[in-house]
Amino acid sequence: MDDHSRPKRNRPPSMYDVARLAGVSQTTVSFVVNNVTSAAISQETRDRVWAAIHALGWRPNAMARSLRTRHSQTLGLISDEVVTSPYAVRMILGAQEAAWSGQQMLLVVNTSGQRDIEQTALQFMLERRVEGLMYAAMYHHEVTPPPELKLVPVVLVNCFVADRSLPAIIPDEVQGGYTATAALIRRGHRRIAFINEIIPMPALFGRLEGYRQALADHGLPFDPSLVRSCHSNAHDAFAAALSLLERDDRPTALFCFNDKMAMGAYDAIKRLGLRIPQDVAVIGFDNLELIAAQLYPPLTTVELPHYEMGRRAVELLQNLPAGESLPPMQHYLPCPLIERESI
Amino acid sequence: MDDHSRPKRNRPPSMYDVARLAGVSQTTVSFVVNNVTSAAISQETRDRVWAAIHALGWRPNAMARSLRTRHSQTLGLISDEVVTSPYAVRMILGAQEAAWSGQQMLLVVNTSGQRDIEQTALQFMLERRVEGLMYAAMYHHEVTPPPELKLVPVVLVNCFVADRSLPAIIPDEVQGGYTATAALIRRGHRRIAFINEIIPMPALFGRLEGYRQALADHGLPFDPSLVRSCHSNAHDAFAAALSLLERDDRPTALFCFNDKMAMGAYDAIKRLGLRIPQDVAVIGFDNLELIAAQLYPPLTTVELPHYEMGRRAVELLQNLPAGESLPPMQHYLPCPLIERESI
DNA sequence: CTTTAAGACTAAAACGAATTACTAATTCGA
DNA sequence: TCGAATTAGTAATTCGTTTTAGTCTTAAAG
Repeated sequence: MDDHSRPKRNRPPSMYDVARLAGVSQTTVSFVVNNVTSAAISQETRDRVWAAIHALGWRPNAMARSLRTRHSQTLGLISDEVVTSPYAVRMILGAQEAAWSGQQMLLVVNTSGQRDIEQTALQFMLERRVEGLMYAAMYHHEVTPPPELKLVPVVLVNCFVADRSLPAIIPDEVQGGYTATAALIRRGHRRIAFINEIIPMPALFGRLEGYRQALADHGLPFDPSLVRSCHSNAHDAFAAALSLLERDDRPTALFCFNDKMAMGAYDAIKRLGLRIPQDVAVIGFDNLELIAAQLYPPLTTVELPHYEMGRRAVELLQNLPAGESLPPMQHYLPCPLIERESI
Repeated sequence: MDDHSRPKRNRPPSMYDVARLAGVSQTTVSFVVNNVTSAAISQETRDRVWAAIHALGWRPNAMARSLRTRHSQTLGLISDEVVTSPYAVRMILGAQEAAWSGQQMLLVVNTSGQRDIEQTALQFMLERRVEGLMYAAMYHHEVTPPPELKLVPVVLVNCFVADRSLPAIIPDEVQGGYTATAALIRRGHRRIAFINEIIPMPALFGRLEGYRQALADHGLPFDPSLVRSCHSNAHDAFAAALSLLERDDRPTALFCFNDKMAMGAYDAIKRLGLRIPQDVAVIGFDNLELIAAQLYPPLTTVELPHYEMGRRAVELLQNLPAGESLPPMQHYLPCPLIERESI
């Protein structure tokens, strides 16, 4: 044979190599591999092709395929800190598993909040022709993403833009606050303190509103002196809890803005020789397994639905008619109650 | 003009579109974009080309480029549970940032330990022609990865194969145990208890060996009764700590297998009315910010170098001469001491 | 015996870049 | 003033697929 028939050495086999070995055309190999029904290929030939494929260890070249089909089978996730934060790794997981079941891969870039990284990350993803983009934030807040984001279907996760002009998936903070408070009320508590975050953010306002709504709905008065604000760490929450519990009419339950603060509250309660939940009930927020499950007694808390947000985001992008972009809907996901033993 | 000169609607512009607008050939556009020095293109023409690029909003198609250059600019990371575990999200971060600085993207798939997912994930990555693969485990242990892994340069992260035939990046458990123990000895402690993990794993043996070496090096006797084993959770560690501290000759320092267990130890110490670190010093392992920084007093601990492992893994893959695979070296990374206030 | 219709394939043209091998017009040196 | 060198660029091929539009047999129908 002449020159061109020798196998091109040291590169993965292509359909041509398979075709040559099977004694058919490359087109036929393609038809066999993709099970194209409109093409009539005899069973015999199919078998020969598959045999050749296995013999050579051929596997499709996704780049070539994507180039031709104009489908990259890829979604992108740009996050500020999500990946590092144990708060939200579940979001990545949810997104990845959903992408996975749609035969897509997830491209993840963490920007550490740096604008320039964000920009180049976005360029990278656009160059790779991602079929959809998620722009995610570590904690629920307002963002101003780069405008190029709109070149491709996009959904915000755990964040939103001021004018709500982009679709977003965010936790229902009000419902979360309501759920936590109502759970305590259901256990018979009437004096429920709330140790809230002090830095203004949607979670602060939302959970407070939920707290007030739950009280109102159950005919309980709202007592502003039962609401304390401090930075969301165990140490400051320790002090806040202490001051609340040293009052004569001490509350019988503590609703903490998050699990870290609940950790501080636990310390304060134990320090005062009180028992959880007999003397004081505690409920947290976030459901950080690491803390909530390790505390004694295990902490009842409200979960931020990170996994669900990641999953939903991908699903929205996947069910999109080709070429269109998502309507700017704001999807509020419920924060479920995770019952353990602290209330 | 005839038919083929009209722009192909509703798809991103290609180099041909740019070329047409700038009045040059596609080749010239390519030369300008890639700054090919061997080609002589006048400054005037370069400017025209760039102007056209900006006018059209052209950006390279990574799939086409990769197909031609046979470089996917992509690395893959297959992990069992790493992504979900707050233990090791830093590994992903380290890998991603290193990949990033090498102009590569990271493809991450979490298998949840399921063999079939692992298999398809691997196929996916091979189809995408990743230039290197990382196979990572949630906790340091022996693995048996699928054989196809060897079709591409690969490095194990936080795990190893029985015959050490694959390169691996793993934490130096012995050094970690030594570091923790030596830190306590340096603070004057002589009776140092060790609350160890009970399920056999490299960390258990390594840290114990480090503990013994440190004692020996400082002329201290090894007292088996000061070593307790239990499951690595706060609750069991609480009990273990309590039993150690209720002895007449109670130890003055507790080395805990990990931070979760240190959390239980804290509870035990506080329950007995003892102070940290004045009455009992505590040192942990893992450096889970979430726990270590929130505990009171903040926990001194030894860090598992997850970020560093991720980074190193990518660097090894990047510095590989084309076509070769990594020598099966086992890279032991040191576990640094993170000083806070508990010793 | 000729036409039609399956049946079983194949040739060739995309997809969007990178790259090699030219061409045409100047400029330079002797 | 002639050939060589330089400058400025282009045509054509390639990467590995998918897909459209055929081609060539053979069998059935009329």
